[in-house]
Amino acid sequence: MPRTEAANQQIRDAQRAKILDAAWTVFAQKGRVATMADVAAAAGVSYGLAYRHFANKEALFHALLEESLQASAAAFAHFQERPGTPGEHLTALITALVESRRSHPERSQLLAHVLGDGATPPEVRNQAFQVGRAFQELLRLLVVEGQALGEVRTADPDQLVTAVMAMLDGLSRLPVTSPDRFHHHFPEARIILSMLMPGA
Amino acid sequence: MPRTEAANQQIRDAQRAKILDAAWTVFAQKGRVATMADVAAAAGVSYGLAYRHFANKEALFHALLEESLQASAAAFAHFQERPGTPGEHLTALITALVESRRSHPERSQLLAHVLGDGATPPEVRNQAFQVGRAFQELLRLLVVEGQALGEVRTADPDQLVTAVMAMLDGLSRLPVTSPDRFHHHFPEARIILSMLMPGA
Amino acid sequence: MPRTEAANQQIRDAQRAKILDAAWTVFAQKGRVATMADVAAAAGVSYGLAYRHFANKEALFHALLEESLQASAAAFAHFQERPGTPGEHLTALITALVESRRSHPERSQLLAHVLGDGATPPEVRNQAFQVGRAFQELLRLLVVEGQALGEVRTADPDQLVTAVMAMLDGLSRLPVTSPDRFHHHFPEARIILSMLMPGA
Amino acid sequence: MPRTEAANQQIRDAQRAKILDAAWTVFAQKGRVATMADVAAAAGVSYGLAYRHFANKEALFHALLEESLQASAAAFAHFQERPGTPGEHLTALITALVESRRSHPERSQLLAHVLGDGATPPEVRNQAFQVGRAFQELLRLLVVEGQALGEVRTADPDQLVTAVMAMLDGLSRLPVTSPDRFHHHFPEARIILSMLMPGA
DNA sequence: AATGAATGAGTCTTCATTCAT
DNA sequence: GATGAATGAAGACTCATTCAT
Repeated sequence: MPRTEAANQQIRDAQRAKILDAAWTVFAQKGRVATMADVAAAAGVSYGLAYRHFANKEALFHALLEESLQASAAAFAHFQERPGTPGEHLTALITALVESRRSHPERSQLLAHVLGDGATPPEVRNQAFQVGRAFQELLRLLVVEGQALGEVRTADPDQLVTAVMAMLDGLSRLPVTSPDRFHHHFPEARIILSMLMPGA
Repeated sequence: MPRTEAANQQIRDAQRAKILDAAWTVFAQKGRVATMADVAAAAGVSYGLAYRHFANKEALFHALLEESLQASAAAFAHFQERPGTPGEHLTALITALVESRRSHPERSQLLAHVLGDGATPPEVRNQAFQVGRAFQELLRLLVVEGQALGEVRTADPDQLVTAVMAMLDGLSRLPVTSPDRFHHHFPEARIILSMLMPGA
Repeated sequence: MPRTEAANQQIRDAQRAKILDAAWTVFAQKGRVATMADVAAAAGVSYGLAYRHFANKEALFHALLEESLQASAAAFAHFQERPGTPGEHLTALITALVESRRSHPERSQLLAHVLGDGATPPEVRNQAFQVGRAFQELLRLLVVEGQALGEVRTADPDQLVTAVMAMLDGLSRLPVTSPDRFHHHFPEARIILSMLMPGA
Repeated sequence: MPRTEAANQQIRDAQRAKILDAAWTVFAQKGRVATMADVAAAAGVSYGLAYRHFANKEALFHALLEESLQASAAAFAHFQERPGTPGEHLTALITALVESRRSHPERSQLLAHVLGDGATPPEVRNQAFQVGRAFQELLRLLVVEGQALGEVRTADPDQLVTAVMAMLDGLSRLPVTSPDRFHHHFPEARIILSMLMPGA
């Protein structure tokens, strides 16, 4: 008696999720040098199975990235339309981003690996840049507007944006570059914000 | 008639330098996943020659790291003894570090790779941590003293240090994560400093 | 539907055996200069498969050696306890050894390579010496006792042992040094024995 | 003022000899796996020089072999014509060969390596076989004649020859297989002879 | 005549990927 | 749907050999 179609699909999905989960952990830590065997082992499945669900390592990686970017995109679509002053927006935005680096480090870690690994295929890299770019534009806009209102310190807006981007990248890597600091001394958002708004 | 000893030494040194230079470029960009063939090609020498100068890939990498750490250690030995208030020290120190990330990006890029690559052998990683640790302690001391004098903002000193470290890590990666920003919008030190000293 | 565990194990064992067999042939002939490609080709398997079964070339070699030494050790444990005069023991012992060189030439050939190859790692070499040493001591003991009983000719016991050892080594190499003689004119044990016991 | 032609030649010859000497030592010990760098280092010359005197490694090896075979051939040409019974000839012949393995071990060691190394090119191998073959024929002849006269024990002549050959091969390897026995317990020729002539 | 810098082919080893069951 | 046996391309490293000086 064969399984029902639905049951099969359910199993498939469960396995796929298991693999994705494992991939998150493994790739976030080791970056793309992690082997498929690493992933399979972490997922507790055969490594052949990974290929049933993902055409190849790149595809698996891509799926993670997609999830990550989706989350980013979604999460920050909010800010486009919320009411408030630029300064309030900046506060909310950066707080959310810093917070996300603390609570879901894998997501941004993956991004950090993608950007930092010279072996990343250009297309993947570009995909990652895409979302980053959108975010940077928003950020810059808020900064400029904030400066006009006197909410944001006077300084080159692009440099301010660069500083924030660098900081977020650095925070993304904290679990790896400095696990101790990540766990015990993760900085509050307002410290980062103080680069933009002295009074923060 | 064989070359003179001096001539040979000169050739050797020149080639070694050529290889090291190429290695700087290549490893700074790709990290340890860069192949020896990459290095040799970048240096414009044959594959085997690299091995006449460096026992193996690890040794080559280590030579670079050594140079980098040496430079770091030397450079920041100054600050231990210079006169001035904690705030002045912090300003000088961080300005120097930020500046170094702008003018000699490879050096800190390599460090960043070492810390970020999960495949780095623990000993190498520790070697890199060593210098970082010393620096962090100095930084923390200055922060605490600065806070006592009211020069540094009130906030958890460890978090402040973490923020600075993360920022420096992020800046180190800028040439790779965002070449455009690295070249055109590299932030001035005082932006970073403003996390510590609101009035900066 | 995956293969059953048993089926897999069976395949694994079969392949492993195939590789070991090929390795016997190849290493016995060429010594450790034989390449993994040689072994794989002889086994009719792919290059990489050998590595699924043996961590590396050394490990494969070691497995063979282990088998060989095990066999030797086991085989000659008998003689320690069998009843009979020293002369009878010697006859049995040497006959067995000569016979083994005729019927299982690979075993002793491998040993011969290990001893003869200057590139053999000392530990491996020592492992090989170990068994040899035990055997030589037994041999010497039998010779001395045999001389006391007048069964063994009067001559320096150590020289007699050396002669026997050299002979066995030479016989081990016969398949390679002189295939024709190995196949058609392999000497009977009593010829070798006649060095010890004139009347043999 | 250029050196005279004669002086140059003399230097050349001296260097060549130095290289050959070193090659003897090195190849006798390690066999053909010894590197050219090994030889040059042992000779105390640059490794480029070795190529001025010998076209390549094979040629160098060949030169050694040639020397060895020449010596063998010369040495044993005597026995073809010396007066005496077959038994006396055998005694003289084998004594000389055994003695040569004690006093000039390198010579026969090289031979042993050539025969034992599966990587030896067939032509070189054949060259080595050549002399061996001549010797074996003489040996066989003497054995048969000796048996006819009752000087040599009754046994298959070919097996007797094989036994002697194996023994000589084993003795050749003694410096490597068992340095201790080589130095302290090298067997007297009469022990080996006793395989042929019980009364020896 | 002599040197040693330079080259690249050959070998070991890993790992993404395929496929029979 | 799932497994893991099997393959081969890619990268590290060694060493015979060439060649400018």
